[in-house]
Amino acid sequence: MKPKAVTLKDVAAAANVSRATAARALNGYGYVGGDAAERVRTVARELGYRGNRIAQALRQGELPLIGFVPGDILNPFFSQIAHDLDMELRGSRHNLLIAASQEDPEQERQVIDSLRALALRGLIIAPATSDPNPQLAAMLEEGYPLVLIDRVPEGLDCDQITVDNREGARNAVDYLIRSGHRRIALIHDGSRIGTARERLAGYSEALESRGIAADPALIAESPSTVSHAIDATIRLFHRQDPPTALFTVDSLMTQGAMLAFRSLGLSMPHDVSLVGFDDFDMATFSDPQITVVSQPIKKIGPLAVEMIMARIQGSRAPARHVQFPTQLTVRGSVSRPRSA
Amino acid sequence: MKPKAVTLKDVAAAANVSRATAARALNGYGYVGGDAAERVRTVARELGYRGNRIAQALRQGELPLIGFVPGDILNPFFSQIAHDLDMELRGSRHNLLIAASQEDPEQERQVIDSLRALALRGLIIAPATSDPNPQLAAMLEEGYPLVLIDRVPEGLDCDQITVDNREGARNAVDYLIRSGHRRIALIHDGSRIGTARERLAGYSEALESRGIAADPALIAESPSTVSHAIDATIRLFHRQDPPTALFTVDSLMTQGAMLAFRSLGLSMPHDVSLVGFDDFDMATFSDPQITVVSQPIKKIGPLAVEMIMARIQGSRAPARHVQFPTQLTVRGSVSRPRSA
DNA sequence: GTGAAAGCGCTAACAG
DNA sequence: CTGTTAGCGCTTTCAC
Repeated sequence: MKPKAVTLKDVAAAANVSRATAARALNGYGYVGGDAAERVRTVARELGYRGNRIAQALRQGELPLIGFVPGDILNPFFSQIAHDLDMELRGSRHNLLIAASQEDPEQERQVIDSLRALALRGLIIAPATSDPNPQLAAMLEEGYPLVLIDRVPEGLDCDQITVDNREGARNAVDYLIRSGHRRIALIHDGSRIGTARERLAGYSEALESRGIAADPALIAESPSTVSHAIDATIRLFHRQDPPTALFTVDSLMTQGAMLAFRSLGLSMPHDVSLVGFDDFDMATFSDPQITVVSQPIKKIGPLAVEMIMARIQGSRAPARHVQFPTQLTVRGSVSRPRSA
Repeated sequence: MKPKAVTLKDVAAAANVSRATAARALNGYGYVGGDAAERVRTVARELGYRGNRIAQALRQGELPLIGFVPGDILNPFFSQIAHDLDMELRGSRHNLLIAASQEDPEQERQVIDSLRALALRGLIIAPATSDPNPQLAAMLEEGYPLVLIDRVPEGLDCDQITVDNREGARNAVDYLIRSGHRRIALIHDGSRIGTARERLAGYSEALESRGIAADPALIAESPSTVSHAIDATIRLFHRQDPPTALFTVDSLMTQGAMLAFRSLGLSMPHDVSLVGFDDFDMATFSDPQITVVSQPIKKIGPLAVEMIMARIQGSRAPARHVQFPTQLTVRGSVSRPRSA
């Protein structure tokens, strides 16, 4: 039923050479008679020989695989990166193994463990938290090829690619302030994820630098899903003295806010202004289109591959910390507050 | 620098037993003295022993990996499935390898080849075309665990999960006809992808069964991207006698149509009606919300895992062909034609 | 140039 | 219950 795969031995036998010679011919190294080489290659093709990477890996130590641990592949931010990694890696004849952490530190730990057992060549991770991470620290210590994206655990000097979350948030909020807003609400998803924390910091800085006192009642915390964000937005705007503008720290929350405004009968930008962190397709489909802080997301994947390949090839260079700037993409969801 | 990993041999030595005993203790099979077992486990933990799956795989033939070959991981349809596969597989202690075909048959061929070399346990594929596929046929012949989703090459009796594209399209178009439309346009992405072909067939059937002559000038072909769909829509509606309604065969095209209508100054559902195949987040964010043909997408991943696991466990049962029905999700993008 | 031989780390008979 | 042994398929010295 299952005709066992053709092995190097079969090819060698059929070509009347030793396994060693066959291997040399097929992989093109060492000395091989052009004559024998030719014969081996022909036979291999005829037999449909397809090297066994497992055996090669056992011999050489590693499989041509790179692992990717995103927070959640459903998040368009991560699926874009997964796509880019897949494409980019193909050029280096590697394959991509994806295992999401679901933004859960414990799951992340297990996932990384199970990936390590597979003897991958390296791992690209978006850590679920910015808490110190002994597991990653240990891997780094061992010289395991590791690249961190989007978020970084405290005190880990590792190759990493992030964006300037704090500045992005500061610009966004400052833009709202310059548009005349004073009561600016924020929805973030707790301080668990480092990026959210930085974006919150940027929000506070902007307010402070303009001499506006931050009102804790205008800061809501909510899990990063559309429906939770809807609830949070509604709570925020059901107050006596509702905010005139809202800043959301990720695209799922921005979408939640959009829906909440609709159900509240609040129209943008007339009744309320909105700026979201992270661009998303829908932002240009709505009316008005949404002003967002955009990140150069397409640069992340290719750069991550470049970094991990350098490590795999044995680079011992100091860790590279690349931080991309963000850009405020002004569209139509902000205007001067009605009452102002 | 790179402290070579602890092997079973190290553990066995430290615990004063043979490798066989150590293996038995660690993997919990065969007879092991509770005493020795205990010792081995302790030592293993202390040494930080972490089995080498590559070696196990070489021995047993396969890695605990399942490959997934989607058309394009950026497509939300596929990222949802990838997510579900990842989750589901975790329960069976397997990992997911993702390599997109980019909807390109040649790339698909190469990708499958490279995945096969990795001795995966099975492959879940969304074939790029519905043309007969000798490569997949050969794998099936060999008894290679294979599950096809979304699309199926002709003449391949393989485990598969599809949706009833033809009926979904027929219902959608019939709904437009019942709403009074006669000039109903269609945008599809060529007949390369089987699903598009079936949806086109459903469109024609609906028209025919209502005695409406299909007008070839109302059928546009366009690559499946938002921007191409915009162009196609504009071309379709720039005619003398423009259609009153449009049916799009996938969500990217639906989005393109929405944008095109906006730039043409056509407002839904007043000036034009729209129904798209495949639901998408944005469909409920726009104003009006878009009426779509929805597929039970969340059922696909779990079922695919169930199927592939059955094959991996050696099931020789006849191929299962599961076809899910679609459902017309009526929202606000359809009304009676203005002129009617 | 080419072959023989020695493993990579692990598992699975098979003896004891 | 436990140790010995024989490889899985491949690469890589090391002789010839």
